[in-house]
Amino acid sequence: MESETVVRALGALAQEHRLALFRLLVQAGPEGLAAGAIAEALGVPASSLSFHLAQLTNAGLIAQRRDGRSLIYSADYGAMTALLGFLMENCCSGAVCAPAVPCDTKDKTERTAA
Amino acid sequence: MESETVVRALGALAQEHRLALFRLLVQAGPEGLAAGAIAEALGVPASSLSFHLAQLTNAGLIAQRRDGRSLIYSADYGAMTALLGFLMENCCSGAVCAPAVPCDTKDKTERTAA
DNA sequence: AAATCATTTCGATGTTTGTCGAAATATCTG
DNA sequence: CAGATATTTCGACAAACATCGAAATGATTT
Repeated sequence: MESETVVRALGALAQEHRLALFRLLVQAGPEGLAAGAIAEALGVPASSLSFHLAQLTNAGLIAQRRDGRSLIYSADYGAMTALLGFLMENCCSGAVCAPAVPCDTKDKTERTAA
Repeated sequence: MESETVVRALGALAQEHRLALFRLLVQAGPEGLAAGAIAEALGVPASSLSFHLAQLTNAGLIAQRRDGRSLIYSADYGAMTALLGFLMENCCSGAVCAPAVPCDTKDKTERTAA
């Protein structure tokens, strides 16, 4: 992962509304959520939300697809995995930073590769 | 970890110079590096660097200590661990985002807790 | 095609960031 | 204390960011 990509991804997440937005999409799963639903959930005016959605999209963290007149946004898990991978590899002293992530995760098979 | 703290940490890392700076400090280890050495390594004028050091310090990602007339900066691994922990817990769909971090790390004892 | 619904784009505006030289502060040395 | 060294603070300025209503675009329904 290029460091410029990392900077953009970090920048996209470095904002209250957008962090909440991304968390919401992650929670929503691959199905995603319509822009309107997100706006309501976050209590942000439509035009403001649109700006933030664009930032996240531009950073490659979320994907957009159309369903009827709604635009559905969903988190790009691959991008997030790549970002975390970069941080753990480059911004940690070996295993020192690795948080308490249990290694006995049941299904380690499914892993949306970057 | 409060989401506001996360936003500040992400914002601090979301800049080419600062990301490079933090990586440099991580690589340097607990010993840290003097501001002057960092400025030279990054090729950034002293006053600009000072600004970036302040941002990272403010975000709690690095620590400062004085040694003679030099100010030594070092990475705060605990903060980074906390940040990664937050991201993995809140911005990932369970284990989906967990990057390929080998579970057979020799010394899983030493872990600078947040 | 007209009305309607969902969302984005466009202005305008205030705030924050990034940059860097010059001046100020802190520490050591003689 | 005077001089040298290491770093920060100040001031000024351009660029990017965040916000939000109003207008424009895209898609559906009748």
